[in-house]
Amino acid sequence: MPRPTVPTRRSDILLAARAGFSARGFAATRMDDIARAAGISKAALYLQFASKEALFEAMVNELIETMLPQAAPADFGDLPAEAILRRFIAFLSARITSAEMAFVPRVIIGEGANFPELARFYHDKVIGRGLGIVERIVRHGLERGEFACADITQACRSIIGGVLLAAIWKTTFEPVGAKPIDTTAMAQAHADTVLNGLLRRTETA
Amino acid sequence: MPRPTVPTRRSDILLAARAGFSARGFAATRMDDIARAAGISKAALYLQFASKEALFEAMVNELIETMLPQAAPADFGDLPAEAILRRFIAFLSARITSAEMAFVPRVIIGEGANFPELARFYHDKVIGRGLGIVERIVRHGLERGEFACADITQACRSIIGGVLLAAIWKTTFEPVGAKPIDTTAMAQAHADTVLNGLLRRTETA
Amino acid sequence: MPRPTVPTRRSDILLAARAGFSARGFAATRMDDIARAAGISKAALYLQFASKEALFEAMVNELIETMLPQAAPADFGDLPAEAILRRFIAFLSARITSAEMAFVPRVIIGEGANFPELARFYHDKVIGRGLGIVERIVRHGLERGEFACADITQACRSIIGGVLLAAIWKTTFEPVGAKPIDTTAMAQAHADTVLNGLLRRTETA
Amino acid sequence: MPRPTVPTRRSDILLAARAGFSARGFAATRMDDIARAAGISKAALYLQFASKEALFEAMVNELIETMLPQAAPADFGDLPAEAILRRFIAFLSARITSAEMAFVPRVIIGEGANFPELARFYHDKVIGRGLGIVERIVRHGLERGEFACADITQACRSIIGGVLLAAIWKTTFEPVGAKPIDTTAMAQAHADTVLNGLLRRTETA
DNA sequence: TATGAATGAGATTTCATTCAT
DNA sequence: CATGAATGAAATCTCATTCAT
Repeated sequence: MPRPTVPTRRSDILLAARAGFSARGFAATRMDDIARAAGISKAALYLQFASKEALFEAMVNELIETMLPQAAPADFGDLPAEAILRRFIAFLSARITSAEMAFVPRVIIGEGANFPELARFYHDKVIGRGLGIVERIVRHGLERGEFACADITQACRSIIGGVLLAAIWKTTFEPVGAKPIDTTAMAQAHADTVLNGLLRRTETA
Repeated sequence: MPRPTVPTRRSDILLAARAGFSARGFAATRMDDIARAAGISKAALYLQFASKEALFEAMVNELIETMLPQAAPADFGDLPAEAILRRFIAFLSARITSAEMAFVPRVIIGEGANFPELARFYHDKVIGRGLGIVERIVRHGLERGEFACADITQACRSIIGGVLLAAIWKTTFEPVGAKPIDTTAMAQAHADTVLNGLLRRTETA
Repeated sequence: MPRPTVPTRRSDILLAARAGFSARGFAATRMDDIARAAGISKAALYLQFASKEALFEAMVNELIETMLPQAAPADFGDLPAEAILRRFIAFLSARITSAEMAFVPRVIIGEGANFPELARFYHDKVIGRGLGIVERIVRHGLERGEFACADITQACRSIIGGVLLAAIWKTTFEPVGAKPIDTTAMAQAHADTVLNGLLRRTETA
Repeated sequence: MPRPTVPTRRSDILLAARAGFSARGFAATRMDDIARAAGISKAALYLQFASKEALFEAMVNELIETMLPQAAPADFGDLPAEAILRRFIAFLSARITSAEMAFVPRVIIGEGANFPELARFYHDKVIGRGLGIVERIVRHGLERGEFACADITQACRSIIGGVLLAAIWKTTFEPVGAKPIDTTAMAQAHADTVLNGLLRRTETA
């Protein structure tokens, strides 16, 4: 049962590309390096990807595809919104700050101007979907009378913003000496903050 | 009163550099373009800046210097922490999403791997200082009995995260068709969220 | 009765090669294209032809071989030279400007410097033979007292030159908008010119 | 009185380009070689010519421009057409087969498919103009009752064809061993042929 | 100080050719 | 025989940087 070699080869390349692009960005990563890291010749690279841009986009797309399917939640039923939101924040945070994924926002943000297609894709398929899920959760909470919120859209952005910062922190600032983040604790604290706020409950009681 | 030509020249260059780097990132911006945009020869550029990297760093530094002095608040006295925090979030958000500054986080995030010095500098002087101020405000609120918060550090990150997302949204996603953000409203909503949380007050009353 | 696959294959390749080389010249035609046009793999090409050059030469040779046998006339007997020459010019012109052959001079002229062997071959076997035939016809006319000619060699070149121009015109200039040539009429007029000249007969009478 | 260096530099390059392209054709001539031959760096080449194609076209254009001005004859007055035509054939032949110019037709013919613009230009400005002049001469001869000619256009092509063959002969076949042409004698013989034809004058007398 | 001109050192991309299967 | 896959060796073109004037 011989495994087809192409997929393997292709994923070797994408892996090497991910390593390169994530470490040095688009421009500073040479096709030569990627080829060497993938264990093939530069020309073999071009057999599978028509250009450096195409390789870059393929790599990002593959990463996103890898992440998306598991991000779509089912119907919420009668579960309490608080629990759902806590779980989603924990899940999203874990996923977005994982070693393989954390650099994606950085790359999208960094190269977005030169790759509008990619930025659009990421906006539509990742950010948009993430926000959509959060929004559904918040609406669920409002319907159940659990949550109170004047501006849903903005609140959702606050939620996503905290998670995104974690990814950026890990990839941009930790390598230059920032205090490492405990992502689990951070996700929990972030959930606490957006759920309970900073103002003391007793104040309004 | 002889016109000081050098400073003017210098700021012309920095302005041109900012325009270029903010539009196309570090690698895709050519020294030629910057020189032309600044109205001088490429060689004249090198009389003022030793290298492309030096110019890039100078531009970022200048921007940060421009922004920092006004960002440091004095002692809080006996003011309510809620008001201070609202004001600071509004201020920080306005500043960080302003036309001249919004691209800075994007550039820092995008080129951070290739410019560790810059990332460190930005972390120490901007993010760090911003977080420090927020933390002081939160502590002030805790001392006054206004706030309740289990994990101060993380809560502060949640606060900054929301603001940062606005800047990224504006520079990365709005150009590719994302719904534009009303930064003032967003800042206010963000302040609401982190202050009050999503859970209904009456629930705990 | 097993189908002879190799000859068919070979001529498929030569046909594809002819199409490619005639349309784009030697350098701009890729082995890949030829293989695809011939319906085989690139590697299969190399089973039949050792190199691109070899394929090119084989293609030209085949074309020439196809044309030459019919170009060699027998003894002229007692036929009038004028008729023979008219017929030969018509024949040569028709052949050399035919769709399949017209590009050959162009390619030979264009790539002659890089393929001296080919240029030599074409000179010896095609131009040389053509000139030889013309010369024999002219000598025949002189012997019969039909023709008067001071410099036979040069006259023959004048004859061939007109025919060659037609082929070049068709392949080089017609594709870019030149007025199309009616080769039959042109051959006839060319024969008229070289036979009668431009000066009025009555003048010398 | 310092002479501007650019024109000199530019013509150095064009000279080197002419040498390269004429010897090896477009594809086989490397920019590196041209640069070295011109005594400058490859990058300096690109300072003056945006691409290899642009350089190629500039070189051909310059050559053509060099040749054109002197090719335009004045009014013919009352001179005998025969003398004018003889002189023009001699002139055109000498010019077209001169060491600097002879390769031009070869290059145009060889690369015409890949440079349609150039082929068109050459057709319009060189071939067209040459044919135009010949046609004017022939018409002049017809008006004066000197010439008899059924098909002027075709006759003119016969005239030009003989001259063109000389250039092709020199550049394509002489390098591979063809008998060298004495262009002066050839031009004269060609003029004899097209003027007098091959048929004996006395025959019709 | 200012600049037009020049360049060294790559970067991406191409393609004829080979080889294991 | 046939081929998919691979590659070595360029070729074009770019750009940060320098230097003579």
